[in-house]
Amino acid sequence: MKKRPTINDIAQQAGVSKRTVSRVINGATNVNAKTRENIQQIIREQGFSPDKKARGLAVRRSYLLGIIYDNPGTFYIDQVQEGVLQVITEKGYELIVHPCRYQDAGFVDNCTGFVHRSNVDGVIVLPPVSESAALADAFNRHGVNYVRMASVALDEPYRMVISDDRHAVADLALYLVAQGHKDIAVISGPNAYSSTTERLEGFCHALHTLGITLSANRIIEGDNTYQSGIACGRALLTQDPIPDAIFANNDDMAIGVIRAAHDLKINVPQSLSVVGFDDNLMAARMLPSLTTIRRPVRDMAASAAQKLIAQIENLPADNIATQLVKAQLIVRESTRKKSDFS
Amino acid sequence: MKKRPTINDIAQQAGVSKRTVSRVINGATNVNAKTRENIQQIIREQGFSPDKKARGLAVRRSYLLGIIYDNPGTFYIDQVQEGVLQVITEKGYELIVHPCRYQDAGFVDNCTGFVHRSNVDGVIVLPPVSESAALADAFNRHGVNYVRMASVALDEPYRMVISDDRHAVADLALYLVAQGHKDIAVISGPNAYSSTTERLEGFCHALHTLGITLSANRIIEGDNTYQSGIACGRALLTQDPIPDAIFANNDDMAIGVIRAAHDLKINVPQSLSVVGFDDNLMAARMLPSLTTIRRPVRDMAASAAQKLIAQIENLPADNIATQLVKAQLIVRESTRKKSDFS
DNA sequence: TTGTAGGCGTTATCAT
DNA sequence: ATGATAACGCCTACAA
Repeated sequence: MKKRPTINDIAQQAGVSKRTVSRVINGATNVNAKTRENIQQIIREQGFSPDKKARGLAVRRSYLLGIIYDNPGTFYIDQVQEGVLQVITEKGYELIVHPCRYQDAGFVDNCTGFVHRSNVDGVIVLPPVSESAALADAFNRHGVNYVRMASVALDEPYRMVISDDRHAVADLALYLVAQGHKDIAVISGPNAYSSTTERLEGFCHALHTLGITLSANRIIEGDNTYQSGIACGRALLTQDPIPDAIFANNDDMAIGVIRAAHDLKINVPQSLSVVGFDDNLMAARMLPSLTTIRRPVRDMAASAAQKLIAQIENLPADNIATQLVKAQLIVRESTRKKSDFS
Repeated sequence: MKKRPTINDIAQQAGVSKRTVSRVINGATNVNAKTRENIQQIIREQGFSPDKKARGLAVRRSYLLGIIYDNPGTFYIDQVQEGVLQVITEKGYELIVHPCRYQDAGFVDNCTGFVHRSNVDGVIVLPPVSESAALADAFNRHGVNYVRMASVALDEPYRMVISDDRHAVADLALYLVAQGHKDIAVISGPNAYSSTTERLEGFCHALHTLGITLSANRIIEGDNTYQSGIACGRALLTQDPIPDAIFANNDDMAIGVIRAAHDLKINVPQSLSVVGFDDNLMAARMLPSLTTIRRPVRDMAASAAQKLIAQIENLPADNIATQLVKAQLIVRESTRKKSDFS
């Protein structure tokens, strides 16, 4: 790689000390307007930009941020990356990714290890890893800056960005009932996740206020995978009678349900409505396309990045209020409309 | 964040100079066995690991690698990250991601800018960005280390990892014909991509040797998006007669074709076989699941990482031979089998 | 408003 | 085999 100009080169060319150049770089006010102009000009000409390693060495900062996640689906991650990058690049940070298996034994050590080795200034933790209290504890002990994305307030506001799953599933309940569905089943996620609880409870509660109560055999626990969706779907669809509608805890499982229904020669949506959660890339392209709930992942990620940088730079955290963003119901082909009922 | 021990702390405790500690760290031979033992012991106790910024400053290296790509929607990227990470983390490198729009005007500058700002030691470029000669030129001019992943040899062997698309599509042609398909159409990708040429030519050539020649109206150019798949599919399926089979340049388009067929009440695979390319996450989950071609993306990414590190560290590039990995035909539900013909 | 000196943690040079 | 000492590029006291 070509050698880039250093602050010394600039200083020499400008005929000033590097301290002055440093001042210009960092926007200090106490620099003669003319000298500043001149220096900025030279900086532009030379295409100079301060070396992050060196600056980091001096300032004890790496200008590196990390995102930690376990497989929430590529679609999700890409959106997160986009949202994060947009915010951080203009502030001079770079993004390092750290996938991990948060079920594994050494997972907490793995993550703290990553943070130390890579020397990131802070990390954004995505669900479902974000729900790990153990990890948050470890980070706190080690004084690591972090922001968690989740669907419940698990931590102090300045470390959380929250999506209001509960509200969204209530909308969904309302919609299903309005379309004439009565016998509704749900495939929830792993009990350990608070997102699971939020969605399940939110959904059941909303149904309850609409006069519908789910019997125990209509609620079954999946593990958020496509395979699990098939299995749980089959379990539900071999009951007699079969339910009118199935709400799965995420799109992967919902698509599994559609597959299960197909294998059992059950028509979606004519004989069965299916709803997912996430609005992942597949949702719109599936046949039938999937009715689901979309979280503004990009925006959430962007606020997470902002909060993280605020921590790192000790900024006046005016946006310290818990970020609570609304999720949105997207109606597609996998749910039967009232007008379709016979 | 907690302050980590430095090389000075270790040196002091060991009662030696930091130069000696440095020697131990870097595995220099000329250190007394006993001193080495002792120092290593202390290093372990203290959980010391050298600071990358500082080392990088001294050695002019950041221990950061980048991956550059467009098309964040693909499932491709996640696999690439996995493959790359596995190789690089054990060598002490970290991974930075850089999505970009390679159709945009300033795209080359954007990428070189990224390389300089982030100070990565090298980058892996994914298709289709990897096919940009302009970018490769720029990288060469700037002396940037890079490795390109593509389906043709566009560059010197030590900068390329190649998947043998041509071979794979020949297998596909063979299979389709063997299953009794005669009137075959193809939706190719943008002409500008060499992957497009590889697949189109490879496919047509293979068909030709099997005694089948495609007429011009059976070949149409898409842009590799789902939407384009729908449009091209519709175009093909409103011809009279409609083709037996459609081979789309990638899975996204193939899934668009299935949608188009569905909208036109054409049954897949009974009346139409559809084949994609990539074996993305959707392929197996689609209804019907998609017959497609799978490249060993993870492995390709891993070799790319190895080659990149070899460049950076001036390693004896024994694995300098062009990496040519085979793609593989995956038969699923979207193609009609011979036994199904009436 | 500007400059000098020293330090951040590591490796490289050259002695010893 | 080991150790001073000087880089590496930048920043922050402290002076002038």
